[in-house]
Amino acid sequence: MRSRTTPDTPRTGRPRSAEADEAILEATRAALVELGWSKLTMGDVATRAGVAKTTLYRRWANKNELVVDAVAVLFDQLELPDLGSLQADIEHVVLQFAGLLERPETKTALMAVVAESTRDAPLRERIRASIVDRQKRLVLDGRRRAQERGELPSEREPLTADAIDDLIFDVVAGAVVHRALVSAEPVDAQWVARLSALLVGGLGAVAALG
Amino acid sequence: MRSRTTPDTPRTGRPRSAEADEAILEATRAALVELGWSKLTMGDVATRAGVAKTTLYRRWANKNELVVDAVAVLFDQLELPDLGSLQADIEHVVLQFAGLLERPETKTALMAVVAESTRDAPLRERIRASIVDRQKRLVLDGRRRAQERGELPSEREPLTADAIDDLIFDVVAGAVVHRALVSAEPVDAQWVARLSALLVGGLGAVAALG
Amino acid sequence: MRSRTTPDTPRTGRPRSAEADEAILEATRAALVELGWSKLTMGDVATRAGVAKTTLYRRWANKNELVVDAVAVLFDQLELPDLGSLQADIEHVVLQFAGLLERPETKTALMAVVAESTRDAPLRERIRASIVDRQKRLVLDGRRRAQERGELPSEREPLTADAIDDLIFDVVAGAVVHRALVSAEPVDAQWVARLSALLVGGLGAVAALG
Amino acid sequence: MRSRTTPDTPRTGRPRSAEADEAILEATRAALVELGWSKLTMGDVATRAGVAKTTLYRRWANKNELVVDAVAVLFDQLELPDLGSLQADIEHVVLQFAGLLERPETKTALMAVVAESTRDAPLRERIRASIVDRQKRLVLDGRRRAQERGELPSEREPLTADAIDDLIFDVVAGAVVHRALVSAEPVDAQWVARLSALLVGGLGAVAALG
DNA sequence: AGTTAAGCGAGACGGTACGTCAAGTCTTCAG
DNA sequence: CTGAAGACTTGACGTACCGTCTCGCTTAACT
Repeated sequence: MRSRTTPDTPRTGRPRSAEADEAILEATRAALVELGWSKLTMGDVATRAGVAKTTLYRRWANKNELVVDAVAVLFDQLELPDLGSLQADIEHVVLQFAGLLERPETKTALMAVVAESTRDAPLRERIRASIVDRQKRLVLDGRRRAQERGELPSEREPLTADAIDDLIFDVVAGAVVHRALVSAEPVDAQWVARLSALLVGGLGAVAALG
Repeated sequence: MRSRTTPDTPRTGRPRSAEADEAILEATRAALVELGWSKLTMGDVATRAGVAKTTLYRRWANKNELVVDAVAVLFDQLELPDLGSLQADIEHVVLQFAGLLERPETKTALMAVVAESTRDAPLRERIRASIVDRQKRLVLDGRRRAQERGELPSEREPLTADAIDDLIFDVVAGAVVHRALVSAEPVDAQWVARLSALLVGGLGAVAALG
Repeated sequence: MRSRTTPDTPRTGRPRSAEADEAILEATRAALVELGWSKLTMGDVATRAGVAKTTLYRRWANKNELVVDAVAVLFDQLELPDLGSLQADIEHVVLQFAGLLERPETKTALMAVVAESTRDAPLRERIRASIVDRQKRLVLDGRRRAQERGELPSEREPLTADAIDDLIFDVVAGAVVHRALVSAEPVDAQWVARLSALLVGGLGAVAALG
Repeated sequence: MRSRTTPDTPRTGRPRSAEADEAILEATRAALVELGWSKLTMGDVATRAGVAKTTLYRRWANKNELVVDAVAVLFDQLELPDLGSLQADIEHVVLQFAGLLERPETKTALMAVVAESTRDAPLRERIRASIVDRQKRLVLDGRRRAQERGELPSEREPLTADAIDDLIFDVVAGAVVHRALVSAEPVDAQWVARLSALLVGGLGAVAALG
C-alpha cells in the first residue's frame, strides 16, 4: 500500500513531512465521519490537518485516492482467530466486518469510491491493492484451517480452490455490504448464523462440481 | 414508483409536459453512459433533453433522485421464466442481473446513489421503493415455484420464510455486485454455476435452523 | 465608454442587474483607495459590492478592464471654464488634473493599467477610448477659445493643428503625471505657473515650424 | 546604486558569488522581454539564472526591487554629446530616451514599478536613487552648455535655476513617456522637433517669471 | 371567448469548491 | 555561511456547477 507518489530520487531538498501524512489521513477520516464522502472537501481536510491545500495535492492526485488511503488501514484490523469450527470462524469475521461497515467513515466512503472506480482504472487498481486483495487472506486462512480440522477435503486442484475462495469472498463481502448498506437492515447474530449455515452447507455442493 | 413531486392541487394552469419527463430520463441515462455519475451535471441533462434547468428542478429535488428514477425502470426488465429447476432459475436471473450491471449507466449509478443514501434518508427510501423492494418479487416467485415443484419444503413459518427470502436476496444481489464492481471480475457461466450450487446446496442447512 | 460586453440579442432570460454594475464600480474605487491596485482582488471587490465573483467575471474579463471602467468616470469630471486667458485656462485645468491624480484611487490605478496595456492591446484600446481620447476635448476647447480671443493665430492647416493639439496634450498630461508620480513633488501654483508660461511662450515657436 | 542588501560582516563562510548577481539581472531583463512585468515570476528568473530562489531573496527583498535594478543600468547609457545648439542637444536626448522606452524590457517595467511605488515608499526611494535622479544630469549638462554658448542667460538665482531644471526634466520625460506609452504614438523626428521648439521657445518666458 | 394560473426556455444570480499558480519562508544536504 | 533543491504556508486565481430567481411567452382549463 503505497499511499503517495514515492519520488525515485528524493536525494536533495527539504524532505516531505511524515507527520503531515498521518495528520491528513486522520483529518480525512474525521471529515468522513462528520460530513460524509460527498460533502468532504479538500480544503476542509487541509484545514483540519493544519496543512496547506497544495500539500494535499502534492501527495494525492484527488479526493478519491486520498479517501482510499484513509480508509484502507481500517480494513487491516480484521482478524480471524481460531474459534474451533468453520462456522464459528465465519460468524466471527462477518460480525467484525459488519462492525466495520457500521462506522460512519467506512459506510460513506466505501461505496462511493467503488462507484467512482467504475470509471477510473487507476482508482480501481488502488482499491484492489489497498483494500480488496489484502482481505482475501481471511478466506485463505479460514479455508486452510477448516482443511486442517478435516471439515473440508484437502485434495482439491489449486485452480478450483482459488475460484472457490474468490466465490466465498464475493458472497460474504457482497452479502454483508448489501445487507448493511442497500437493504439497510442490521447484521445481527441470527442473520449471521443463517449466512454461515448457508455457506457451510453449500460448500460441499460447490466442491462437488469440480 | 412516483417519479416526481406530484402537486397536490393540479387543478389550474398549464399542465406539465409528459414528453419532457421521458426526454429527461432518457437524457439522464445517456449522460450516465457518456460521463458517469460524478461528471453528470443537471445543466447538461437539461440541454440534452432540450429543456430548461427549471423544468428539471420542478420535477426532481436533486441529481440523485433523478438518477434513481432514470435507472429504476431498467431493473423492472428482470424476469424469472420457469426453467424447470431452482438451480436453472437462479442461474438465469443471476446472468440477467449481471448483464444489467454491465451496462454503463447502471454500473456507474447504482453504487453512487447507494453511497449517497447512507447520509440521505429520503434517498434511501426512494431507492428501496423504486429498486430494491420491487426486485424481491424475483426471490418470492423463485421460492414459490421451487416449493410447488417439491424442491423445497413448504410448511415453514411465514416469519422465517421472509427472513430466508431476505437472506437469499442479499446474498445473490450482493455477491453479483461485489463480483462485478468490486472484484471487477466477469460473472461468467462457471461462476454462476458455482454460486447457484452454493445456494441450492446451502438452503437445506439454513431451513434446518428453523 | 462601453463598460461591459453588450450582448447583441439580450432578448430572453433574466436581465442583468443594473444596480450590480454601479455597486461593483463603486466597490472597485473603494478597494483602490484602501488597498491600491496591486493588492486589489476580484474576490474582495465582489464581497464589497455584495455580489458573487461570477457576476464580476460575467461583465469584465479581468481586473484591468474593471479598473479602467471604475476610474474612467472620474476623468470626465474635468472641465475647462473660460477664465479669460489661455494662461489662466491652462493653469486651471492643470490644477484640476493634479487634484485628480492626488486621489488615491487614480494615483494607484492609472499607471498600473497603462503598464499592463503595453502588453495587452485590447486594454490599450479601452484605455484610449474610455480615458485618453475623451480628455483631448480639453485641449481642443482651450485652443479654440484662445483663437477666438486672438491669443493664437487661427489660419493654421488642420493637420498641423491636430499635431500640435496632440503635442500639447502629451506635454501637459505627461508633465503633470511625471511631476506627481515619478518625481513625487507637489504640483503647486508656482510649478503650474511656470509650466503654463512655458507652453504659452513656446506655442508661437512651434506654430512657426509650420 | 546599491543593488542588494550589503551584509555588514561578510567576514566568515562561503562568499557570495559575484557572477550570480549579473546572471540574475540579465535573466530578469530576458524575462521582462518575453513575459512582461506582470507575468514575470521569481521562480522563473531563478531558473533562467541557474540559481535557487533563496539566492534571489538573499539579495533583493521582492520582485519590484529586482526589476528596478535590472532596468536601472539601461538608463545610464543615455548621453548628451555636444551638438552645438540647445535645440539639437534636446532633440538628440529625446530620441535616445524614446529609443530606450521602445525596448520591451523598459516599456513594460518602468510604468509598473512606478505604479507600485505610489504605495511603497522604499521602492519610490529606490527608483528615485537608481533612475530618476541619475538622469537629471542630462538637464544640468544641457543647461550649462547652453549658458556657455550664450543661448541662455547665466545670472539666474540658484533656487530658481533648480526649479526650472526640474520643470524641464518633468516636461521632457513626461511628454515622451506619455506619447510613447499612453498615446501609443511614435516619437518621430517631427514630433521631437516640435517638442524641442516648444521648450526652447518657452524657456525665455519661464525665466522671465523670476 | 376571456381570464388566469401554472408551465416553460433563457439566462443572471449568490454560493461553494475546485485545482493551479506564485510569493516568500523553511529545512535539508553539500561545499 | 553560501548555495541548490524542493517542501512548506498563504492567498488569489478563474472556472464549473449548484440550486434559485426573474423575465417574457405559451398553453390548457375554468369561468
